Amino acid sequence: MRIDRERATQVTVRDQPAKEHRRTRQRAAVDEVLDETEDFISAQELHALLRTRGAGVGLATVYRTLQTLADDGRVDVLRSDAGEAVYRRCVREEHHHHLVCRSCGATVEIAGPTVERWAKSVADQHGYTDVSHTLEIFGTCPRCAA
Amino acid sequence: MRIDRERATQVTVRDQPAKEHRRTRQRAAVDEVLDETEDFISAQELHALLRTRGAGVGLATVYRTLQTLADDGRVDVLRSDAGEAVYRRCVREEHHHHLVCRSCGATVEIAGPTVERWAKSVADQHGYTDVSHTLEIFGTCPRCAA
DNA sequence: TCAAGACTGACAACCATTGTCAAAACAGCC
DNA sequence: GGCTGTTTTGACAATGGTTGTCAGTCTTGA
Ligand SMILES: [Zn+2]
Ligand SMILES: [Zn+2]
Ligand SMILES: [Zn+2]
Ligand SMILES: [Zn+2]
Repeated sequence: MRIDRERATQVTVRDQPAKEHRRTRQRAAVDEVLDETEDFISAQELHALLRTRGAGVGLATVYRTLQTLADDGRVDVLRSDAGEAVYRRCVREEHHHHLVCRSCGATVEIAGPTVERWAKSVADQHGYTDVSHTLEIFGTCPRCAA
Repeated sequence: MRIDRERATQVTVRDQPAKEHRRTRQRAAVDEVLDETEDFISAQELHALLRTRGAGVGLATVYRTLQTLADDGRVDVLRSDAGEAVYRRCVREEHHHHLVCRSCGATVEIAGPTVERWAKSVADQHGYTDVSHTLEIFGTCPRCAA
């Protein structure tokens, strides 16, 4: 089994800061949607959205763009219940995790030294090196619980 | 977006203990493989393995069986890099997480009140209820690092 | 302006997973 | 053992997200 290092929310190791990419209309369009969107969105949803706006972008291009953004650490990725990859432009640049509402998708970015330390120490105890981790918390947000 | 509550490693709420299922040759075969297998294995891999052993089981049946086991909390599930679901029979019955070697797949089950408390408190702080979480740690195990 | 190379998009291909449904297997009962 | 209602199975089709293809287009830097 091979674990996905790129797509999972994890400790981002930014060795090569960010390879330059060309600025194109399509990438700008995807970027814009991501900026406006609070919740995680799938490639398919983003593609459909762009379509309705007139600024159509090829589906393959949407996928490629999101992949590039994820590789560069500019968006976070996690998987919906259907195994579909969903993307989100995040406020924090640094490593963080998410507290997501199961019902409406409302997301809070969370971070803290507690878990980071814990994860590190657990890995150390077992002699594991080059460590990363994935962590997401799900629940019902106050609004949906009301 | 809808988050998967069933397939992700999380706080298992075992309300209805375990609905009875019929014992069949196919389920026994799947069970046996899971018992022998240390690492996470995908439905496809398991199916192929059963095939080579002669004790063939339909692919759909393998999927259904693994799904049932996962629903009953008898196997843990996470996703490989390809987004493929991978399964593992775990030693601990209670809630736990995994420390997985990215290279060879060697897995250590981990658990601790620290993260559980932290996750709970974070959720509480933001008013989220009915909380669950997913957490996996990846790294290079001592053997592979050597 | 111009060439080199990156980017795009329509479409096909891929592949894990799920749906279908008649045939077979199971469990409990006589 | 047989009977019977129910569950389970499996071959196959269908679904659906994602990636591959590749000729044509666009960016960029000189
Ligand atoms: Zn984020
Ligand atoms: Zn972290
Ligand atoms: Zn486990
Ligand atoms: Zn936990």
